[in-house]
Amino acid sequence: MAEDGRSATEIAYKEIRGHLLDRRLPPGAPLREAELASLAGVSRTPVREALRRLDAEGLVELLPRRGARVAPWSEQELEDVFALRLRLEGLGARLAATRASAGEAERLRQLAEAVAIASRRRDARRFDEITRANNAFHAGVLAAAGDDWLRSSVGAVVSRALVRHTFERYRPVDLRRSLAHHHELADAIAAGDPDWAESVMSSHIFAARRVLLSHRAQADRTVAGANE
Amino acid sequence: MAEDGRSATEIAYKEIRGHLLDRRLPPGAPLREAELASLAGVSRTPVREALRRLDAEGLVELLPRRGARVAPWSEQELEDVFALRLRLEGLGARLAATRASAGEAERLRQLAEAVAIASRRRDARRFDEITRANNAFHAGVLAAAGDDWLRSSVGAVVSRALVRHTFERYRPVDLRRSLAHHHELADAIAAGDPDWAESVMSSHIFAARRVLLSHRAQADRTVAGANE
DNA sequence: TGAGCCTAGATTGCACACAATTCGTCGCAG
DNA sequence: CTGCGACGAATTGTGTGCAATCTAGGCTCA
Repeated sequence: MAEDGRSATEIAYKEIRGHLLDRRLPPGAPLREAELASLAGVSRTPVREALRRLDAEGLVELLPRRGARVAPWSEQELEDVFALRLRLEGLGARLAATRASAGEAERLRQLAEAVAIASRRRDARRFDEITRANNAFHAGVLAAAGDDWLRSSVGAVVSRALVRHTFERYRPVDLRRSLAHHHELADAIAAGDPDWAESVMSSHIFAARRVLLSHRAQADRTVAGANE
Repeated sequence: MAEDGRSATEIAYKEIRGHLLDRRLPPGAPLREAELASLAGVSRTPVREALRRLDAEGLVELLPRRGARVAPWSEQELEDVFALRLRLEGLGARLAATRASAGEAERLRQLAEAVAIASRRRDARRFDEITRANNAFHAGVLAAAGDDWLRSSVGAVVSRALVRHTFERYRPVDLRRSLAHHHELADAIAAGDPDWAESVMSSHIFAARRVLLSHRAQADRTVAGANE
């Protein structure tokens, strides 16, 4: 757990972020520097720098002189995140349709297909692979948009949303719809139609919002419920 | 230059940020930790933490093992920032119109008036005061929107845009239009009309974009030219 | 019995020292 | 004269120690 090519700060960042994203460190949990340091196998200094970065990304809350804790979530915030993604990724899709080269459009088609392929897996890594492919597709759209600022803004928002966004609870119909959106989006961008592209992306995010919010509501209703 | 109530990290952050915003540290300039440390009167440790934060905000670029430099700007990036602000602040205005209480709406009217008052100054601090009042107004709109995520996203984008956004080159007609937008926006929010509010905010940002981009173009055209 | 103070342990904030890496420069060979 | 390589100064990366501060628990006093 010691020697990597990566820097200690990056090791700490990745390690802590991983624990945040899969909820091994649940929202609201206190984060002590010494613990995280031994967890990542580095000293407190890189841990502190990683925490600063995670704070800037909104994944943790930094209270002066009182340490850090995993950023908590509210229903309202979750709604707000989707409203933000709607605007930002909508803009991204629009720009991509305007600026994408033929090669980039083709690449988006491949990335969309990659998500579909991942979704046909049936093994343990299925949802990890779907998530990875899905992220790659969305990153591809933003790359085609050619706006670094937009990309970093979306990255900041989505990295927070990622804590919630798991495909495990998608019903088959939801997943099929999501895949169809990807293909349609790739077509819209290839066609160079910004209105179409933005519209599809909006639908895509509205649909995701519905799935994740209803899942959350369901989970809240069945706190001590069945194992599902 | 030593004893403050503030923490060393905050001193370093504010100090460096100040130098960035008023261009004492110009875009592209290299930032050496030791220099910044003696500049702020603290050690390298808090300087490093401040640089991480400024990197996350996009004001500086952090190159691994090669130090930091003031984030450079391109014409394209400037365009992109306005496209982003259009979406984000447009959303903020919409939410504010939906969620703002009567008291908040009234407060926005006061903030709009404060900008107008600042613009009537004729002393040396005129533009500083306009900037401060203008920021307060926009912050007020976002506060009324009640979306912390949106606020932090806008904060990230605008803090970068601030490097460019000076009121000094606004013509009288531009400034009057800007003030009118503020009042109209306050009215739209007070009326609880989200479409109106977003529309006004969009106009406001389009207008600002035109002023700052044309100013830039003009400045480029008259590099060795007349005194304006 | 309860409220408030006070002490002790734990934790963060900061400075400093050293290790690792990079960049510039000088020398040498072709 | 030019290109390549190696050395050295400068700069960043990381670990560690100490001081400041916060939290928790018990103790005192009303």
